[in-house]
Amino acid sequence: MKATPVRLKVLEVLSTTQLALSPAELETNFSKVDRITLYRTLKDFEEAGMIHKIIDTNGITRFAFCNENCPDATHTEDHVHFNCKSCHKMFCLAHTHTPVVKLPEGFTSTGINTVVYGVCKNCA
Amino acid sequence: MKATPVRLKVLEVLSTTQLALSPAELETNFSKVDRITLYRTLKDFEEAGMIHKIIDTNGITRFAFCNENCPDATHTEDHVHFNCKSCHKMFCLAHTHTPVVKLPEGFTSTGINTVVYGVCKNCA
DNA sequence: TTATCAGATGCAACAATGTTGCGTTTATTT
DNA sequence: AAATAAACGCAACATTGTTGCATCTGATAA
Repeated sequence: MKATPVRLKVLEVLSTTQLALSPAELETNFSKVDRITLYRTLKDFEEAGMIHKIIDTNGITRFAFCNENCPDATHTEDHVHFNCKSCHKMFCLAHTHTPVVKLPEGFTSTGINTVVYGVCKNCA
Repeated sequence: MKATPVRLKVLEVLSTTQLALSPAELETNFSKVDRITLYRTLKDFEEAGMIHKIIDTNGITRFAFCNENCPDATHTEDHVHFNCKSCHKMFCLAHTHTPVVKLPEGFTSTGINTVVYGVCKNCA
């Protein structure tokens, strides 16, 4: 994977925020970048296990940098995020205890995705 | 709210399945219904507290009938759903114990949305 | 340092999802 | 049966995301 300006910029922005950002939000950060390139960059990073995708309560796709809290390269397990109802920001929370959910017979679980929503510190 | 054919049909379909269905899936059930009308019907039902909206792991918006497991009229609390990775169906699970998540200082929670994913009985 | 070439970029075009305005139709109410 | 407020359906649009293809560029090797 080549170290191109676009990729470096996206990595820099995502790695220095605790927020999960949408493609549209990222686009406003660097107006010269083509929308399609940005989508492809995010897809490449996701497949490389550098960032992960989450969908917020409003159905908006967001990407967040993977840190020590990311349990594995496939990013399919036990993510916990906080979605502020006021500013709509999505915060990545530390990996917490997996809540136990009783499943109907015959169903098998491979992961749990939890979104806590409420009001963040800035909006309180 | 008037009892129109479209509304009755949507209610009938949603109330007789345990699945959360997308607008596209509903549309195929009754091909004569206008797409816009369907969106408006779903919005009206949601605002009336008869159905609730969930977004599945793939970002697809789905609607499910509210039964005794729905904790309140605003449908903002403690929903638990199961999303099958194979057939992509979204099942509404019974209301379970709210998992406790530790939040950073200054953050307040008003609800938790949990999606368990894995393989459903039919796909096992 | 320069030539090479796979990989990255950007444009056009498209598909899917969701919304708004507006004129027409339909269900209820009198 | 007439009136009216709500529901419907069409056109048109906005947003999000994808694909094909031609061009450009960063890493590598000469």
